[in-house]
Amino acid sequence: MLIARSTDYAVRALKYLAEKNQETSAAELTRELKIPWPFMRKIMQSLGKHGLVASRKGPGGGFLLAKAPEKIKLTGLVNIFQGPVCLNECIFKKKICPNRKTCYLSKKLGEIEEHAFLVLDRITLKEIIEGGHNHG
Amino acid sequence: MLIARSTDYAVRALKYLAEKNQETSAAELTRELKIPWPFMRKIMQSLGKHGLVASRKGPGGGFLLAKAPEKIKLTGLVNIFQGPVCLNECIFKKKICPNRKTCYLSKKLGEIEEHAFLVLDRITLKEIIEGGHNHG
DNA sequence: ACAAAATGATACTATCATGGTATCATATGT
DNA sequence: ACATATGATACCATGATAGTATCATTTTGT
Repeated sequence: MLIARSTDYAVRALKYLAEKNQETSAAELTRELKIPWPFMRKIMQSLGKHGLVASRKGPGGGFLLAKAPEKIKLTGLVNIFQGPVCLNECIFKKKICPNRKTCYLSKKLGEIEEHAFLVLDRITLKEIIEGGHNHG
Repeated sequence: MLIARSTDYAVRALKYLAEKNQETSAAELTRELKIPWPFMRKIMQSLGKHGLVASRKGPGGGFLLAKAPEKIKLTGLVNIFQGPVCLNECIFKKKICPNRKTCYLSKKLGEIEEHAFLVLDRITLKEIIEGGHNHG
């Protein structure tokens, strides 16, 4: 799959934060977005580590968007939760296929991967919010 | 991943059959392509069921390509071993996201999926063999 | 006829990525 | 101090894919 569940949840959480634009607890995110609590927490922690959200502990604490929505790219999120966009190389590893460079199939799959990357890389949180997004 | 191992193995086997153009046993395919014997057998059986190869039992028996290489599409193989090319719909199922039709993200992922499908659908065994294929 | 060599069918096991859970430590506001 | 929040981290569950094993059936050569 191109977008894993964790990435998807992250998008929803970030969208919620962007629209609310106030410090929001993981509990509220869980409640509103119907995402399992401990999983939500894990996701928010990842987002925090990567500087996408700021967090504050203690009562009344929670998360705030730490970057402008137009600066949050989908490829960035995919990278955090799934690693680099990869539709090709992973399977044709060393021993199995040493001829990747000259392989026709590999070239074609590379084309697809590149296209996928370019599309995803142009999508930002802003677009997702404004672009008729109806996500969840 | 776009192309699973089983699909990849199938491509190699079909390529071998096409180039040899003689009845070939699973044992020989296994030996030449370094694919695990029971797995190879399973793959060949699938190819047989779907009419891509003809088989003959008994000593000296084996497999023969049953369709012209230019009529064997990569999308066909993907379908057999992985099901329909799907980069999108699977994850956004019913309960999780009921708004697929109007969802911006879903639209974009659909674009990617369509492009991937079109590229794969234009690849035939013939192209793979002739197109500087160096696969394995 | 018979044995050996091949595939057909099918059920099983193993591995790994992903999704999801649980626990304890740490910080903060009242 | 205590309740409430996040930080860190280790663990478990599930499912898809890869791979194995077994037995039945067909065909060929002697």
